[in-house]
Amino acid sequence: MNLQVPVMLDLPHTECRQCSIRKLSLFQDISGKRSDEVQVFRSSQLLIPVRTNIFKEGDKHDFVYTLFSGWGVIYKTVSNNGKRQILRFLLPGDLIGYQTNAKGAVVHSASAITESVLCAFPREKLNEMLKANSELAIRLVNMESRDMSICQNHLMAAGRKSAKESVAFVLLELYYRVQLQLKDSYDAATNTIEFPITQGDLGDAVGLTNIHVNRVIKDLTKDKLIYCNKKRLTILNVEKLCSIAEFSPDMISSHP
Amino acid sequence: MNLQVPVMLDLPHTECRQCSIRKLSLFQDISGKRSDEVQVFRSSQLLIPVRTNIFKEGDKHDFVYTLFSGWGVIYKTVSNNGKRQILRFLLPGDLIGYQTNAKGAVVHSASAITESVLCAFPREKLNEMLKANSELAIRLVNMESRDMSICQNHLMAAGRKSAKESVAFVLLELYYRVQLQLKDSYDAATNTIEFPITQGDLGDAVGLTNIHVNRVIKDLTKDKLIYCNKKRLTILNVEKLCSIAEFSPDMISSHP
DNA sequence: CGACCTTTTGATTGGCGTCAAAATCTGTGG
DNA sequence: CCACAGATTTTGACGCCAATCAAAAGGTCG
Repeated sequence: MNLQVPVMLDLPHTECRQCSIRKLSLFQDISGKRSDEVQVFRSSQLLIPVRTNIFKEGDKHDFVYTLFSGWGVIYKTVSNNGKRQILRFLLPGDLIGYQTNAKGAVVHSASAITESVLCAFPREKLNEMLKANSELAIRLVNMESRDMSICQNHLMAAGRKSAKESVAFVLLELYYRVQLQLKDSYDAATNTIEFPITQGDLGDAVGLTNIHVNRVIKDLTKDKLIYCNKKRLTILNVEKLCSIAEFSPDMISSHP
Repeated sequence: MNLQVPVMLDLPHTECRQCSIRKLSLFQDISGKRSDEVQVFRSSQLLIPVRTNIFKEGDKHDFVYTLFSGWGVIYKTVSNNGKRQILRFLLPGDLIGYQTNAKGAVVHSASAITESVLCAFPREKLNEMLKANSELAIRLVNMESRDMSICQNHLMAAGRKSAKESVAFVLLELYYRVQLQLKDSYDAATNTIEFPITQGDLGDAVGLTNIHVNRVIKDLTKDKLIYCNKKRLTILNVEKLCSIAEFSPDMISSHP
């Protein structure tokens, strides 16, 4: 539960570049800018071990991060009862820690699910860049807009959907997001993705206990809709699962 | 449930101007721009009657709106069971209908709770302005950031808080937002706001039935924490209610 | 191999939903 | 100003989905 001090990495420069040209990244293909320019602003890469915190709600950070590799979550904790609410799963390309309150403190915690690599940017530099480059600012608006959709869909699930519908929804959301943001983990031939998420994580995302998530997953498996094993998830019947979850793939694509 | 065709208003120009200089509005105090310039982009004002839809999920709209006066909501409906999830309450100054999916369709419905006046802007013009004026784009990022916080807090309530905690939270959120965005409806002497929200609305915001919301409100009233009557809400014990809800006023102020 | 985490299963409980109906409020038209 | 219809609030009885409690079984990693 204590803040993990990230370890500096010494990645080769080629890998750094991949970071800034990744599909959904903030800095991808900014017109009139070589990605070399972006390099100037990136201070460092950080390696975050499995299941350790990146920052905690209330911290003040001079840096924002993009997730280069790995899975993560942002979440909040109810201090009354210690329960955790996952706000969003993080996949490569996602921006982390930009959102702050009026006092400049981050409004939620973040942690790595798998071992992850972050790219760190000074917050101040990013704000300068946004001011100087409206295209970048618009990109940020669009990324936030997509993240807002994800959050709204989780709210919909937690508030008004049954356990089965909610779990099916999150599974599909991650299934399609992996296709967009982590292609290497997706096997189109078998409809399978790598899936390092525990059932407890899934419950924390839609407001259920790990135990009840387990029962739901058992049911979905029995109905031959999914198959889940060894940190891999297979969707056996995409169409039917989408129907149960009221999910559609264009729920997670960002607007133009 | 059918789309209401809004009625054109012929507000005097002075009132139009109020719209663009309102506290949290997108167009407030853009440096180097007179609000006169903003006027050029606003096409019209619309009057929306009580409890009628502004647009529905899936619609394609060439306009975005700011709420000039009145209360509204954005929401989604579960088609399985007809249940409604309110995503956010709308107060004067709020931007409506900017968020769309990859196909350009709005991702949620919007409706007026009280009679409301909207200012309409052509979406295309707004996008041009954003590109030309990074300050405006940054303002939009910050507004989205605040809206994201609100959504995350509702998710937290629906997913991991008890009915009492959730209801207390929404009441406080609205109490403080009215202070920021609708000062005329706030009476500091008595800690009272005008409150045109039904108990059903409150339930739809945090995932409860109107009946259970009623029981909770009865309890909170019995404990002398609130008093609710005639479309007015009084917070009798702000501190204790904040403690129950785990609410803090800076949860709803936007970041700098 | 052993400690710990995650998954799985069963029994029991309880918070909130559902159903039903009365009471109250609100707006509308005569 | 009153009457009436519809919406909202209130109350009570009952039921169920998911939480809680408990514990075994299986996986993972040092």
